[in-house]
Amino acid sequence: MAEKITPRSVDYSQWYIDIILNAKLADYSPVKGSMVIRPRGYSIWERLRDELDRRFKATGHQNAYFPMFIPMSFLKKEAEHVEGFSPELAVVTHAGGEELEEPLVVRPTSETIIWHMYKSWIQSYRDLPLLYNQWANVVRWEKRTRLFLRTAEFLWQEGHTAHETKEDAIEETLRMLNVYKDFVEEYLCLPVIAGKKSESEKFAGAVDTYSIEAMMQDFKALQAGTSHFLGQNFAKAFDVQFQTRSGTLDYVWATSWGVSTRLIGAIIMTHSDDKGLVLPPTLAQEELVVIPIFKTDSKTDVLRYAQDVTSMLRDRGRRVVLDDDDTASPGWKFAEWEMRGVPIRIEAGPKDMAQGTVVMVRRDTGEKVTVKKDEIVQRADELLKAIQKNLFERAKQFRDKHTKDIADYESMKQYFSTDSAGVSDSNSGFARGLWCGSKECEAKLKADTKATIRCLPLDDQDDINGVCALCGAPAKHRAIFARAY
RNA sequence: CGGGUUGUAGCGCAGGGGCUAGCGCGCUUGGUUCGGGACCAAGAGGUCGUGGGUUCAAUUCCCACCAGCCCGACCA
Repeated sequence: MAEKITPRSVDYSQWYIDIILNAKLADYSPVKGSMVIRPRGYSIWERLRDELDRRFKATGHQNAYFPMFIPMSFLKKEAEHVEGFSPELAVVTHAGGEELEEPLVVRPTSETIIWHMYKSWIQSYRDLPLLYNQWANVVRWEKRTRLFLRTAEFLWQEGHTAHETKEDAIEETLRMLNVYKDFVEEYLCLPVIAGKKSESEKFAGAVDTYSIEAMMQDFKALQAGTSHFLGQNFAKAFDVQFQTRSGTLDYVWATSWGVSTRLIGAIIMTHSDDKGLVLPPTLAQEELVVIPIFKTDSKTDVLRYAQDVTSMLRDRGRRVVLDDDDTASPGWKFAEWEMRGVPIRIEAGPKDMAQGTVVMVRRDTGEKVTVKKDEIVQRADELLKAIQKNLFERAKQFRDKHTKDIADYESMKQYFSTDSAGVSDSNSGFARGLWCGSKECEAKLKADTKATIRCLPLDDQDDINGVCALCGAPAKHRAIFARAY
């Protein structure tokens, strides 16, 4: 494998692609804009999905599955919704050798077909709340695609809940936003800002959209998850009414929320380095790799020693693999497993065997320690925890270092200026500033700098005394501005 | 959908109006190596993107088409 990873400083986009291809996470497919998720990438998705699913169930949700084909007419029932999604729909017009009476849309999201079903399942307040989630693939025919971040087809989960009152629905929207925040911070080590989207950035058909926003190593923001308060929009579009406790009729209140395989892109762009992938231990297919180092005469003994170390760890439930391939050199293996992002490498050679030790090397810092054999299990435990913690802290420090308070438009333009190649300089990042709430201000900033309002942070709306950083009018919110993926 | 760019071995590329179409990596077999991407030897592997044209002769020149990738507007 002679192909090298392009350093981040040379070409960040190419670096990202190189990581994915070299670590064998995904590959381009014969279908334009669609990718193949390879086993090493899919295993990340599986681990992430299983943990998130556990958290959904812990908050009272159930999984269901709805069809991927949606009658075109369903989409048209919610005006904003269809307007938002039409440009990117894939439509099936023929099936079974005949033209269909009504074209079927390959779902870009499932609100419409789900609310069609909810109509027949909800009659009374006793039927509420309905807390359903589905794990599915969706299709959005984007013009411009990028592995994991934006592909024509992607995997995600979409929660769709129905509630008796507005308050219940809003509470659910925020609850799930927090489930996402806790999950990505604890499990994926991605520090995020939870906030509300501006009017122009919200989901087509929502009353309010909330998101969690992460910062990538090129200082751009990535929306890592969304939670929508849908009001009664879909209930009205699909005529879903229920009898209230007082006997009157009311429309059902709704939420929807989702995260996708895009999270894998976020993990790569937050933690990885020029040697390859860096993964939080929670997500790694292998937590540790044992690499025996032997000469021909010591081969048998060293292999037995390495096997012994591997078994010790495996018996304690660690995900560990022994790389006993004798056709590759140790140096090769070091590089290869670093590329794959395995959190800890254990080197076991003749010197270690003689002393009853191994060398343990952290992927995140490169730090090497010599560990006695009977302490390996415990040290592995400690190191894995330390790596998990360090990845989060490191990312958080990076983000905080690249977040700046900005109060006027000139400084804002300066902050988001780019070099001739369109690359942000290292002083760029998130801008924290006041905003008057007008669409025009937002549009002007976007036109001038490509930066947009990522969100209005929920926990940072105190002391709004001052003027909009964009136009100087009295401010109503505090916002995070950034360029985004 | 606009702009750019590329299609030659699995990957990255070179080449060239006719002759056995090459190079590096990877792959296979055997041997020597092995504490940061080892080496030797012998092999396997090609409708030169597709269609048409020019020509005695096209993978090479011309035209069209198709596809991929990159960059923009749209978006998780």
